[in-house]
Amino acid sequence: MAESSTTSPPPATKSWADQADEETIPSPSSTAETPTLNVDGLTIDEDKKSSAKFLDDPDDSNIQAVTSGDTPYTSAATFEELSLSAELLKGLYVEMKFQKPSKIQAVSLPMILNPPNRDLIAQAHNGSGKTTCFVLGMLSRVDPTLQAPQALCICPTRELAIQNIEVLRKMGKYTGISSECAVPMDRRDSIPISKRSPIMAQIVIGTPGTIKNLMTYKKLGVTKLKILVFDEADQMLAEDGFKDDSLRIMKEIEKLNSNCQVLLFSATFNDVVKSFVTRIVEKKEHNKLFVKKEELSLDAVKQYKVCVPDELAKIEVIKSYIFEIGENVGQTIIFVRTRNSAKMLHKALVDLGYEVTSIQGALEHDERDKIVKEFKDGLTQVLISTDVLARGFDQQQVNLVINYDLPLKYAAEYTRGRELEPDYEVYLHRVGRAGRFGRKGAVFNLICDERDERLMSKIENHFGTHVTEVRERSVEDYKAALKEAGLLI
DNA sequence: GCTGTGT
Repeated sequence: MAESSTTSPPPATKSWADQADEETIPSPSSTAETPTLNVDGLTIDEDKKSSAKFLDDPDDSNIQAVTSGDTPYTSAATFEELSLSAELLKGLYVEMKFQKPSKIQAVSLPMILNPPNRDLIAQAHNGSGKTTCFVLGMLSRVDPTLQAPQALCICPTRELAIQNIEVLRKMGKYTGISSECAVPMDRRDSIPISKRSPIMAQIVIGTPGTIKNLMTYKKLGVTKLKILVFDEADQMLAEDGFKDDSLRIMKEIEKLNSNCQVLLFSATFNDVVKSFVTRIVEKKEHNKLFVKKEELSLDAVKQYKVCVPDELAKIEVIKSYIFEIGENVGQTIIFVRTRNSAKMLHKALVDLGYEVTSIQGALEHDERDKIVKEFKDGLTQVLISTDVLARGFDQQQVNLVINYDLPLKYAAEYTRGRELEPDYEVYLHRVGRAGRFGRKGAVFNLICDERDERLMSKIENHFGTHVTEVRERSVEDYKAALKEAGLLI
């Protein structure tokens, strides 16, 4: 196909080429083949004049784009510019109630949808609408007349896979496109994989183990796949994460299908994962969208720390202060480091008469589903969770996050005789559960010894932010904190 | 530590 056919209609907004003329970031990788473009300020002019802000468009996002080849990409100011089907547009407007693309959507969707449909690594802030990017990508690249798996998305947890398929079904409601969620089933009603029928659904979203299994048993054909998505891609490709599974799935698909577009999406890519991820797609021409790490910490979420003498005092702080004031500010997630602390804290708070629920990976699958559903339906106000919900979990009513424990990095490279490091990525993802789509939010970090202090200050240094200390003397102090965060008047 | 299969 001629290269000219890849060009979009006359640009209604500034094109990538225009931007390149204005400001080109010098970079070692910036060659003729890989122009580096600073796309900050890609927002449409009308937008800047208008005081009305779109909730899904955090205004300070500074996305750095590196495009491969000379294909010009024009940021999409409207969904109409993306040549989507009428059925898909109806889903976006009627079901999703979207008005226009958020910044990451405006920039990434033309790259995803337009030939030559290059591979893409995309980083964007928590709650900025990444899911819409790849869900829309999958829905619009599928041939509705072909009844076979054409799009595959792999996620780190069953909760995320379920959430993503729900978004996909809502957005694709009028398209008639079929989908299947491939996650582990309950032991009771699961049939042996060898006896199940092959997957016919056009879009499949699932977790690594189940996907790998389906492929091993030839129940998931990949020859018709046009698009392969890794959600939370940094975790999916981390040594400590799902690297082996992900690479095996990728290689298996490559072997049978040379024409499959790969999309890697996450809010975080640490340097180690970033260089590895880049090497994966380096063979082919690909596009990259990255955000500076200083730009990542959500300004919308106010961060606090509370210093207490011991573990018992943490429960006291939650009980006497946070629950006293938290009720009026929406839902709360309390993150803990271990399954056992989830259980213990749950019991302690229930014994004190509070209505809380908890979730962790050791629970039965249907129990996990039930607890998430109750929380999403607003039937429960406070949810205790391990990092099973740290990433991607989207519940817009969550305004308060409590870090009962700070997240730790356990990778061998960090633990060998070295001081413990915080897991910066997990911290950012946890905080990102509050303040969805630019809403206000607050996080309270419960600190109880010198180790915690060091972890906390490392986190502050890493993100270049100040975490204000709250003196645990009175409810008034906490109220003031929430007022400052914009959660109380 | 946490997450991710099914036999």
